[in-house]
Amino acid sequence: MPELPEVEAVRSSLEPLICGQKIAKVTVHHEDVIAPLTSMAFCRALENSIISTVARRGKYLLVGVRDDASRENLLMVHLRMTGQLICEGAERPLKKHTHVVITLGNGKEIRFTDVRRFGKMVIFPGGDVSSDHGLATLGPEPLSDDFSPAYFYERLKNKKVRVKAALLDQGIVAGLGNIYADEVLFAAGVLPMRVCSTLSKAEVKRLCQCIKKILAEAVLHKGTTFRDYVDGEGKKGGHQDFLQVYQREDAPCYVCGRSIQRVKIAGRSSHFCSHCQK
DNA sequence: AGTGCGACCTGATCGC
DNA sequence: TGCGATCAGGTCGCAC
Repeated sequence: MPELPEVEAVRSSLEPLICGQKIAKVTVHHEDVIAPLTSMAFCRALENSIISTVARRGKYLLVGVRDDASRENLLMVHLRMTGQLICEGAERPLKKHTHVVITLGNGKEIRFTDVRRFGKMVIFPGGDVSSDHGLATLGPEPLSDDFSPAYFYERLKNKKVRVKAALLDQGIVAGLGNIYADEVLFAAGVLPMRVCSTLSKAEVKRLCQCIKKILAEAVLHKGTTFRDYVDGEGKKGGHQDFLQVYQREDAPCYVCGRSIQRVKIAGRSSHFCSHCQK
């Protein structure tokens, strides 16, 4: 499931392949993923533009596109759970569930594929993302200095939700999903069901440091491929070999040997070691 | 206001 | 073997 490291791997792999390319043609096979625009409006907004930048905010991929009037617009792509954005030769067969194809000036194609159609592509004219609630209220980038122990403690100290839910809250910190939230809690030695307001300053500082450490490692490994995830060249990630708790229910904890447990918190399965996490 | 939870969607897997 | 139920999870929208 694409979280920050996976989206960063897509971004960094796509950037050299598509930056500077002209968008020659856009084909929409399924209008769901470009809502609320119609296919015609979506294609018209992108065709003849030049791809100028490939950036990322949290789990959002932000492709800068300059139209023929030199206006800088933004194409946002959110992969949600099963989305893939791959640049490949037009001669390669189209995968099942390919919903949008962007043909570039060099003949290659950017293909948006998503089995479950949760993913979205949205155009923001002039790059103004304020109309998108999720993007407009996104918390700080976890790998930047804006995300500090002091900031994190301020956001958590009065919260009554369980810490697992807070880690998944994109308005507090951007980019964590279910896999890395569980891994961060294990690394920090904090149980996922702890209520945020009961966390000490030291625990919040550890959580902050572990978020940075785990995400940075996963970025280096080019993400975690559990099932569907691939980068912009169709390659799998390597971080799945380093997971400590996610999807390891009943398997022995690598630190203490006791069984990893699983419970539902905030509607999501949470994996933890009841001995190593307090 | 803050919090919790179902809906969205389809494929894989499980149990009978 | 086959069929239905359940689960996976990021974000939105609604209910309390």
